[in-house]
Amino acid sequence: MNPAQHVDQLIRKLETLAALSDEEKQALRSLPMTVKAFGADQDVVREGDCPVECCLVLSGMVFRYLMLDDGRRQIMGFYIPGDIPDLQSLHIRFMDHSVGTLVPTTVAFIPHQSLNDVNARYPRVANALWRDTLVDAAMFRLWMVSLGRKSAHERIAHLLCELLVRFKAVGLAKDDQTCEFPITQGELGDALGLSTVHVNRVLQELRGDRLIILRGSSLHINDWEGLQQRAKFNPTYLHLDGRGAAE
Amino acid sequence: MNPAQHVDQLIRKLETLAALSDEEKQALRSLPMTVKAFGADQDVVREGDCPVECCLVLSGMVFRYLMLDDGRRQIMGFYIPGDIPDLQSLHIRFMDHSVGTLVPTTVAFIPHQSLNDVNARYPRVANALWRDTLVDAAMFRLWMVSLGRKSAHERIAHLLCELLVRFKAVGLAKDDQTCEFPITQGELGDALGLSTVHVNRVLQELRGDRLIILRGSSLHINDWEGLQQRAKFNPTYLHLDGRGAAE
DNA sequence: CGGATACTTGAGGGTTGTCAAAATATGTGG
DNA sequence: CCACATATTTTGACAACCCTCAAGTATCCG
Repeated sequence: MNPAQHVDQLIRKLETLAALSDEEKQALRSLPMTVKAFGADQDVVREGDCPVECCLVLSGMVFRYLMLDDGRRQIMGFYIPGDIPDLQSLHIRFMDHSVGTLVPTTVAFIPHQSLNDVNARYPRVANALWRDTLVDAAMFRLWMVSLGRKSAHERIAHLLCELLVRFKAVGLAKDDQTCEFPITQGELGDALGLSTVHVNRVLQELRGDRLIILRGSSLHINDWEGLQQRAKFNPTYLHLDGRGAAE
Repeated sequence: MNPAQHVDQLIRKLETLAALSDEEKQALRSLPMTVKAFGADQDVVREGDCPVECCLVLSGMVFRYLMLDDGRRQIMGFYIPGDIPDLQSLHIRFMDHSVGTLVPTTVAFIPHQSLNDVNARYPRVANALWRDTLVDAAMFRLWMVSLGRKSAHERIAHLLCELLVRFKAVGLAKDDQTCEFPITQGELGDALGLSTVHVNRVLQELRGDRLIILRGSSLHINDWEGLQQRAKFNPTYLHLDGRGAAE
């Protein structure tokens, strides 16, 4: 993979958020970046860090999480190629949580300085990045609804729906009903506020009802309508319409 | 209250996020705004709206919430004077949730257009506002940890700690241990993923242990250390250090 | 092939929810 | 300022969803 292809992941992602001119794309392509490969279960950024660069996911998959003193863990989001899970570090000095890999993952580190320079010169890029962090916040809010007010069935179904939609949005789904899913049941539990055991039982029901096929690290949604109903999933919150507010 | 005082609420809030020059403050002071008074339990912005202005809370208190079809409600945050709870609408066209009042509240509406103009001319103001939305997102993440992995006791204690700290940060606490708390037990439950009945039982325990005095609409924290321990509260996530990332 | 990780299953318990009703606080009009 | 309607808080009994513990099975990977 050469540098130009690296940044194409990002551009594809940002174009789901806002239109970009050729000049703006060129500016993004000229961003300096350092590529690093991580194994599975490694931290890319750690709570308490004071990052001077952002990490763009190139391949693989990462997640945000916070560990409590007693070992309880809450996962706050999963991130796929094209995502910048620590974009907030551009304006918030300290990491208040960590980012770790689910599977072997390659990441491009982009210096804050360079991003700030591009933002200063190209306000529409800055706005697109701002918008990205706002869509992230919208996902947090919907997860809050899941965690606070939905049953285990609804939560799990919702996460499955969200991930397929996001993979499809950046063209990384295998087909219309299938995407990668390298998430263990333990990790699912930590994301959804459930125990591993209960996640297991609910997944078996979803399988038994022929809504999904989840094997190895691949998710196939058999009955989209059915799963969406169980999740009460409405993709509006992902703001994939490609348009910011009135411009 | 005259217009100059209105915007001082905002300036005081933004100064907890970043330093502002006199010129920048002047630019904020010259923002046009329309003041409107709301009664209790009214919507300021509604899910599905496509706002063309942002709402700055001047007095009173509001909250974000999402209502599910079957009447379940999740509250996603409480907002006090100086906060702009729908700042994200500047870059996200549709409201994916509503903002409602807890008590009679006055709000200043600021046109997106004017905010965008100020942002274009004063990048540091734009960055401060971006930072505000990022701190909001940090609060969402911490609430996710509460909702997903903490007990009812911890959740409730955490929210009490958070609110007092935030009131103190903008100089609106009555004293070092006391602030307004116009939140019913039902609303607390909807914020914390608990039933009204359970909220009631837990509050009684916190009172019985002499940690808090909660009466009428006033919260007094008797034993900050004790409450903080129960909540496992660490205010770092509020990013009140007043500094953005390296500048 | 062997060890580690992940998944599955069962039994029993606990935190929290639901339902229902009483007690208290709040607010409003006369 | 009282009387009444309404909203909120409080209490009790019971149920449910989900957790914990524990053990066994499958799968992955070197």
